[in-house]
Amino acid sequence: MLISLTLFLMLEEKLNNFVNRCKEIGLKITPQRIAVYEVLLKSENHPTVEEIYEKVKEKYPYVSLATVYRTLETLEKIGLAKKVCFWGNSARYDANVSEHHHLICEICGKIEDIELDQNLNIPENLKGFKTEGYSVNIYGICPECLNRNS
Amino acid sequence: MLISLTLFLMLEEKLNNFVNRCKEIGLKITPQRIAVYEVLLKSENHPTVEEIYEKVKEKYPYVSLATVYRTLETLEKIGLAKKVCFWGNSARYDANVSEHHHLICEICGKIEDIELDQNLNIPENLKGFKTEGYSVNIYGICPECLNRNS
DNA sequence: TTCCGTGCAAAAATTTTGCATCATC
DNA sequence: GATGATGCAAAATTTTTGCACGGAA
Repeated sequence: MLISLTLFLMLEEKLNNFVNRCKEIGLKITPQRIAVYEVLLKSENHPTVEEIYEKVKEKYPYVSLATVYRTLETLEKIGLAKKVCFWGNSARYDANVSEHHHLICEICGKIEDIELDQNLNIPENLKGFKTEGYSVNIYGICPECLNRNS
Repeated sequence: MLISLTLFLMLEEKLNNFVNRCKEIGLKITPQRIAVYEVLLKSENHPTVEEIYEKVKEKYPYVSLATVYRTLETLEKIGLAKKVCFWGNSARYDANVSEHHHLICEICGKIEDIELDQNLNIPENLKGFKTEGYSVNIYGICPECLNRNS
């Protein structure tokens, strides 16, 4: 109960932040944009474009898949979403843009965000690259797949 | 000179190993398979399927893209290649299947293998996942893109 | 009113599949 | 000779794009 209230406030805050960012940059605030971002914020896993589209359609049946693609691209451009490394053949998105890591099931492809208590010390210059950050993908088998296969 | 000789020997060894694996499992050894694997082994970067296809075509002009797709899938299945996390929209492959890490250019998408002198200590059990390994993606800007944009 | 964003449909790009033929074993 | 792999073409999937219209500023 308390948790869901907290989550709700976070959601509101993030949506407000989004609206402000849009105003700043001169992007128009449309219901579709809000809806796409809201669906992404509410997603526990890292949804594919198609999955986001389906969710948005529940609220706006006439929304177009192209709009979802374009909105996700916009969100990525303004730094509110990230395309994540994917397992299958379609792009997945994540609204968690803080530096974090992923736990990936090698069987079903499920991806969970994860915090690590250890840090890597990455030099600013590696093989001539100017480095900017890193993310760790941990591979394994998720609880559901472990059960199913035993 | 010495280096290229060493590389050549490694290549021969890996190709031999591949042939043996095929015999073991009952896969037929075809020129196309060898060619695809050889191209992948020789690639410095992590080529897309299309890029591999183009290279293989230089030697076997009648090769089909479908064969390249199927061969890469086979290579992955027998553990001699890996689909890597990708940046753009098409799959990339890597013949380096040992545990290693990636340095990724955020502008052009180039991916380089990299060794790290630090290790993360990953618990065997994380959020119910049975973990099996990890890889680190370091993001940054490659020397060429740094030059181009300055 | 001015534009940007949207929906729609078509196109492009990527990947998979069915099937007859061919090559390896 | 049997079987599995290949090439080709078609289909399926995923993503992008052009353009006219509508809605936000």
